[in-house]
Amino acid sequence: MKLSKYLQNIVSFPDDELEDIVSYFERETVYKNVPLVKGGQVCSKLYLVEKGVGRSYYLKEDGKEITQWFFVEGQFMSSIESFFQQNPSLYYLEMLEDSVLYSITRENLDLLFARYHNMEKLGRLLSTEMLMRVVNKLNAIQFQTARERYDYMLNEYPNIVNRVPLGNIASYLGMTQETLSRIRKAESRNKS
Amino acid sequence: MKLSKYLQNIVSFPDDELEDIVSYFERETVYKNVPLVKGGQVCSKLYLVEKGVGRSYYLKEDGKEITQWFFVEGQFMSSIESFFQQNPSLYYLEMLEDSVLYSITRENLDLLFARYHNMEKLGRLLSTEMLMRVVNKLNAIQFQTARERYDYMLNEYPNIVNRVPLGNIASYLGMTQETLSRIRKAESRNKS
DNA sequence: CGCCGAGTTGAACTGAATCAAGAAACGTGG
DNA sequence: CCACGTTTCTTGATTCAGTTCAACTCGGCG
Repeated sequence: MKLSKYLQNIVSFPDDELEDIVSYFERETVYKNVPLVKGGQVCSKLYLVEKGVGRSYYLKEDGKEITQWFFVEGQFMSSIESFFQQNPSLYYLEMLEDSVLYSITRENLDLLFARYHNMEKLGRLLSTEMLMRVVNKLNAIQFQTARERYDYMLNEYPNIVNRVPLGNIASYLGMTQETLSRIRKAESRNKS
Repeated sequence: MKLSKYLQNIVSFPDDELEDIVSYFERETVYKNVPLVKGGQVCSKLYLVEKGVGRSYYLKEDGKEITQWFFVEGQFMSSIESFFQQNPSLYYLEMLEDSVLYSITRENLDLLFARYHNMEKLGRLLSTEMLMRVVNKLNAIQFQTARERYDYMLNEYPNIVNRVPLGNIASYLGMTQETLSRIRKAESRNKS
């Protein structure tokens, strides 16, 4: 889907604004498992996923990767804290498939926020939407058992299961890979 | 602190805008343990705490109260999901002390968002700030032990410990009251 | 003085983590 | 297209942090 369509779906921009806004984005092809941002770097760009799946993760002291978020087609992707506060990122950002992204720098985004009231609104809406997603995940993690969390995930990211490694999903859900494997097994037994 | 000061600290408004904006807020006195919003109702107002502490919580099937957030002086308070999406709230909202709040309705807020670019910016910034807070809490809950979560809390809400019942804090941190009690005991032993 | 809610302590239990092996699937080069 | 090594996934046995349940302490207040 085209970038302008994605934006129009959130806020309806006059054509001239939209054209100007779109001109500040770049279209990039990014390959599987190549880090877009590494831990410790400042994340200077916001991405929109046109095609592919990405994730953000951080490295624990013991070297284990913990997935924080997945980003699928149509979602904005970034190391949120780092991008908004312009401090070093705790997270790595990478795509799990060869992908196509639109990107915009923080400076240009700020410029567009200042230039267009509509753009500021888009920023507010995106930020609110992300807020809702985080709150939902928090509720899932805080109050649900491992099994319920898996169901939450199936709902939040339908069929991502087939696109990303099990271990990534497990750490996203705050459980070990072994536990997730057992849950799945039980789940499939229930269905058949 | 005055409402206009709180707003100015976030975005600098011209005097005339600020005056108009402030006129849409009401100042209310709210008493301890009286629900502002009940589960199932739509939360129609956003509050700013001038004086007092509030919390949002939800009732589990078994009747137990789980605290979702605390709100202290200078923070905006609401049943976020309900307020932004205007659907029935999962959460109850109440103050834990007799308090003074400023409130604005969703309609008036939308009106101000549309009227002033600056106000839209304020909305975006608040939303981003809240997003950061939720992400932090999520990280604490997902990756830290009960003891570490307690430290996170002391940092996030300094000295709230003396203002709210232990059970509320425990459920906020995703642990039982007994566990929190034991952690505290160990903590105080370490210090002395 | 005795009740009541808030907090503490103890003992048994449990869901999920950890540790340790295997089995399956995957891709790369011959 | 197959053989090989690597990564991903499954399974089992053991351990542990935190829950649950139940009794007890403490301070305030009628």
